[in-house]
Amino acid sequence: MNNRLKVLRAERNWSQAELAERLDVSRQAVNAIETGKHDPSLPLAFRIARLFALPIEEIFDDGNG
Amino acid sequence: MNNRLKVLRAERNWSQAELAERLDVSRQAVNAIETGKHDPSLPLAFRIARLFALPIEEIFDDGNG
DNA sequence: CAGCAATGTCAGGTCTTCTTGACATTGTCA
DNA sequence: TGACAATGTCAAGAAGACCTGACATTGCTG
Repeated sequence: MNNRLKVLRAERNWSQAELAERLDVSRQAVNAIETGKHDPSLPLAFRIARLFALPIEEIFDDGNG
Repeated sequence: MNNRLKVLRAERNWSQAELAERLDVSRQAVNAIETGKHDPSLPLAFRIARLFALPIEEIFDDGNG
C-alpha cells in the first residue's frame, strides 16, 4: 500500500513525532507506515484523512485503482 | 466503525457468502464486519469500496466525520 | 414435516498493527 | 567539538483482523 504521508507531512513541515502526536499514535507507527512496513488500521486511516482534509483514496493507494 | 455493507449487499441481493467470495475473504469475516465485531483492514476496505464503486468514506463511518 | 439457505456465533490458531523502550546514524548549530 | 533533532530500526508484547471448522437458529419451500 503506497501512501503520500511523507509528502503531506513535508508540505506542513511536521516531523514524524509531530504527526504522530496529532494522530494519537506512536512515532514508530508513523514511521512504519511512511516506510511501507505496514498499513494503518481503517480507524487510523480515517484520522489521517481527516487531518489532511483529503479522501482516504487520495492519500493511500493499494495499486488496484 | 459503522458501515453500510448490509444495505449495499441487500440492494444487490447478495448473501454474505457471495459477498465474501467477491472480496476474497471468509464468510465469517464479512459477517464480523457487518455485525460490528471488527473493522476491515485498509486493503480490504479498498476492495469493498471498489466492488461497490463508492468512496470508502461513503461506506464506512468512524463517527468523527 | 424434512431439507436447505442464510445468518450468527464460538474456539483455536496465525499474522498484522500498534505499543514502549532502546539504540545508531545523520545533519545542523552553538 | 559537543549537543540536539530527526529518522530509521530492533525487540517483546498487547490487541485486532483474518483463517478453518463446527454448530444452532431462523425462515422458506418441497
